[in-house]
Amino acid sequence: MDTMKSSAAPPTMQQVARAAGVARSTVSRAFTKPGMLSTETVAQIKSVAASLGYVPNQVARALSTGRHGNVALIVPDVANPFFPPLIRAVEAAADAAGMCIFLGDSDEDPAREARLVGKLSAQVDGLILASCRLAEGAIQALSGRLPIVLINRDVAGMDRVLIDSAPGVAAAVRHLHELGHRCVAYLAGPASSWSNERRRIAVLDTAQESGLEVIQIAPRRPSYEGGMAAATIVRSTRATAVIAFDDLVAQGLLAGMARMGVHAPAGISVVGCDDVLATRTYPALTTIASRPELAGRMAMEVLLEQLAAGKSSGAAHMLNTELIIRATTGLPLLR
Amino acid sequence: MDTMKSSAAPPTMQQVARAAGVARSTVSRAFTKPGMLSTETVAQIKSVAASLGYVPNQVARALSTGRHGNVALIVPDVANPFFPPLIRAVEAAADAAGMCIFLGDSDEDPAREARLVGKLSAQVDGLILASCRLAEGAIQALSGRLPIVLINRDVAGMDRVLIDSAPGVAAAVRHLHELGHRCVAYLAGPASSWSNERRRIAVLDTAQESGLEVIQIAPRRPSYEGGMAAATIVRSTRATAVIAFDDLVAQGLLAGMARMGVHAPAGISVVGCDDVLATRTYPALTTIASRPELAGRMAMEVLLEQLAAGKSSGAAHMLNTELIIRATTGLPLLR
DNA sequence: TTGAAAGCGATACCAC
DNA sequence: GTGGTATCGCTTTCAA
Repeated sequence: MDTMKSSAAPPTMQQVARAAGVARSTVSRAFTKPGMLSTETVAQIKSVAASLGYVPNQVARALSTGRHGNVALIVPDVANPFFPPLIRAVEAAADAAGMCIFLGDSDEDPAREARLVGKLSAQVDGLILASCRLAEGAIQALSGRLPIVLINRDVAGMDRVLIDSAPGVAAAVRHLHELGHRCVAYLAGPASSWSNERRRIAVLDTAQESGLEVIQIAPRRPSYEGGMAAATIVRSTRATAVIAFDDLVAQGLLAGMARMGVHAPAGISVVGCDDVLATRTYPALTTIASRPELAGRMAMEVLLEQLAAGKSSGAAHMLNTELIIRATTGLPLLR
Repeated sequence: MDTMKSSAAPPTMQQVARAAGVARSTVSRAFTKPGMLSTETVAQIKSVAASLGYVPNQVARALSTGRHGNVALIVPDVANPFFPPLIRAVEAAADAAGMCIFLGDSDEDPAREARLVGKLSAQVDGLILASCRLAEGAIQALSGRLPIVLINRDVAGMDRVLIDSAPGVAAAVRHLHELGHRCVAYLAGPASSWSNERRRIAVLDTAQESGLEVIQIAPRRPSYEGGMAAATIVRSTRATAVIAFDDLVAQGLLAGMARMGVHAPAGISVVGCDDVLATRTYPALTTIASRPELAGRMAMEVLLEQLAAGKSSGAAHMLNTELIIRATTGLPLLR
């Protein structure tokens, strides 16, 4: 078996120029400012280029222009079901704009996130930080060097898209209250998470309005396992309903409760967050829908605008949420 | 609010050289081959560099060396639960090796995949193509230009990591046979998928050994919805058990059957593939475990070896699968 | 409308 | 050990 790379180095602009009988600069223009050339020249060059399989070398271009045509997206956990749709949307939007994306997984670790940013920032035109765990000072320092868009992190003066859980959470609390619940638990997410704080406050505020008691519980990790492990704690409280930080935690809780013979909605009411599991839990999960794909697309759009404008608008872009009632919420069990 | 980027263009090697009173080449060596320089010179240059905040420009370096420190990972669908763990593993392994990853989503479209490869190939040292949908000729042409590792695509002579479903599928078929099933359906995946073909053949072969009848069904798409829609078809056959292309299809089938009042395992036995849903279906899904994270890690390792060796080993790296019996398989319902 | 030539910021080969 | 210089592939004045 021949394992040599067939000599064929990618064709360079020079070769296209020679084959087309024009100067390198002309080839360059054919790709970057076709308007400056005669229609025929452009057509001819493009066809020659295509037949040679020529693709402009982004790296060389970057060296000369300072623009890389890349953006980096950093998330805390690729495998958390909230992120794949978001990643997909960012990728699609970037691709549509002719850009490529670097993906970084910080694994919820600020130090790792900082390292990633360091390595990536020299190769990109901008950064999208989803659920950024960096200290606010670090973020601001960065924003002095590079266009940045934050997702679900609220730093005044910076471009950010925020999924505002408050409306959905408020609806959920009222929904539970109307069903007759008088004590609900909030199964929290990471303390450093803006979304978690936002949700926690919304639960507290709305509950107070309705005279509902709230018990706060902090699982070890915002995961299926964390939710499952929290079941015994939930069981030991007076809460007849639970609002979980996200769908994964809710699903774990459902499983943990079921293991103890407590089934939703009869034995306990459960509300998730994000709606990334659709009807795929059993029973189908009542949840607060977040539209991560929308957040991803918007973040990329905002970044492109920032790139075009040459400066940050510093605006917060709010995305709404809504309660989706499925089968895990019902009348409270009196105990 | 001040939105200006702080003017400071990053310092260049030239400036460091001037400030340190040495030549540019010396500065370069201080960073890349310190052994060639006197200890003092290196120390002095490094300190000057540090005080100026100098960081070597990766892009310029890449242009001149041809090594970028990046690899690209292309998948057909980021949101398919099989891929996030794989992506995560590739990212982690790349990071450990000091490399960054580009992520491309081909959206199952060969043309899009080709475009991505074109844009990316000039910025990376190598490519990992997961479930590649490109024509074999195109892949081979690429491998002449760039180190490549394939995942779940079998092209002779190329480095590839293959999750071999055959053992797991065989175990599943025997499991069903032992339970007393005599007719099973295979709910197929995309015809162009190597994994699907491999699974289909394994079902057929093992079934024949046991004298089991097989009915083949091709859903519209390998998705939850596709599985759900296939329920009515499954119901219309004599099959008392189903092996689905993947867990997502199996989960959809479970839901579709349940909607018709048929519940697993009493009314129908269902086996999934990949084990990416763990116990999160209801009932917990019997499935053939694939370890996508292992495939991702190994692909990156193989790529790094290929990079180090300067040539492809051309080897196929097989990953095993095993049957995990949970709650969706049981005795056949006689009808 | 097109061509020639000077960089962009590093590396690496060849001298000294 | 260190200094000069060609080179990587492309963009971008400046002339023609």
